[in-house]
Amino acid sequence: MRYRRIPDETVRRLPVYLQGLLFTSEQGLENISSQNLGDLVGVNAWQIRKDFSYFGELGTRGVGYSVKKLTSQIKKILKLATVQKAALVGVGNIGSAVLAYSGFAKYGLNIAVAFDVNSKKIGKNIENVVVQDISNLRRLKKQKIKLGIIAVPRKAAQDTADKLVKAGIKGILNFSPCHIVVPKKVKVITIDIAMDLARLPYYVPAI
Amino acid sequence: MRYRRIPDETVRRLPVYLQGLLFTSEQGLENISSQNLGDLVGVNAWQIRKDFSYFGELGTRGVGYSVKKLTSQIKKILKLATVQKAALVGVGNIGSAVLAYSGFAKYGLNIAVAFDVNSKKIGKNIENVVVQDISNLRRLKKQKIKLGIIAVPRKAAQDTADKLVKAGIKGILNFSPCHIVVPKKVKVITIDIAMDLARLPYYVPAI
DNA sequence: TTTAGTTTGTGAATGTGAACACAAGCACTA
DNA sequence: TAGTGCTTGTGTTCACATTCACAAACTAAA
Repeated sequence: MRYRRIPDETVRRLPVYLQGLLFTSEQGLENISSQNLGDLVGVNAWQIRKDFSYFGELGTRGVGYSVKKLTSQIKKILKLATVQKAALVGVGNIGSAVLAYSGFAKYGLNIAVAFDVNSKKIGKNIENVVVQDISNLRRLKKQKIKLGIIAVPRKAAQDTADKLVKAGIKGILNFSPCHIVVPKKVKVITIDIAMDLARLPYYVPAI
Repeated sequence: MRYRRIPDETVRRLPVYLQGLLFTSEQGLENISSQNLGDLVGVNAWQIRKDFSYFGELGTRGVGYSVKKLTSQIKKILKLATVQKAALVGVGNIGSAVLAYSGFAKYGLNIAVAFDVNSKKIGKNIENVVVQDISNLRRLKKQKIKLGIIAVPRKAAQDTADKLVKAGIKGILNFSPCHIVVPKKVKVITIDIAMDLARLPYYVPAI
């Protein structure tokens, strides 16, 4: 039953599987069963098999999945087979942490440029990226960068988003604690760490 | 049709509404319609009304919702009516950013203590929080702190989680890029920024 | 009081994803 | 080649969430 539309929830889980597969590969294993991968990443085995079934028969019954084959397949679907460059806007608390974070490389993600409005920060070299003035943002089109990361204060978020869209950015990771409006064609994923922490007490028993 | 179980997805949206309401309150508005709140936070009006219907009739037909009343009701449900203290473990890139982040206060969240293993960081005062040695973690029980934030490298994440659980923590916000195993009673929310960025290219057209 | 204009609250319909159960298929052994 | 043990792939069922449509209820003005 190949070639079905991949559900959104499955797409959300693909990077999780990828992470588990990369870890498995580090361990030197060549094959992995849905059960073992499931235990590793915290997903049920049948959910994993169902997810994989949306894009073809990748496993071998009685054996499991080839780690190498599965890894490359997932990378291909997520368009992570080649390096994806991203532009960061806002080199404050969160922006600096994102820039210094080493976890992007394993997915082939690379923060290639960074911008800020603060003249004190412009010119600084952080993790081999020189912080540029935000007015240089329009150059992104020439560099064919399609991903943007917003890490500016709430008040500047919408304006930053508008500028990124104008510069040809097609996908935005937004750390600002607000909803930003963009054309339909542009995909936005918002991470609001305060909101995530805020829904934790709900699940915690009072006593 | 009061007193129904609140769906998980609704709980996930409650902090979003709360954020919108706090913003509305800043603007000095006393009432807001589901339509206006929806436009503000990026959710459909009927979705908002449905969500609110799970916990009573809060609005006034023809008028809208009292910002004040609704705010306090959502805070009550999310258990944010009183200040919630959290403990941070790991004062590296991300940990420092979390500690310096000012966005928690509006939800009544307060990072009260911070821990690290690095002796160079212990004793440092960041944002009025003194970094302690991780061996002091067991004291959390006496301080009645129930929320923990993990911002340590992947290899140390599970061990940190175990320690937090032992110290009586009931809810964990995990920034480490891995699945952590905890007793059923403990709620874990994992934020993996690399994973979130990694699923962005999928939605971006190739050309 | 009546009418016009809003806005809520919710039953019902629709859509989507999770969970299950098991047939199909492969490796390995004898 | 036949048998055993293991693991995948998927049709089906079930549970949950979204969407719709509209009656009910309120305000304000005449």
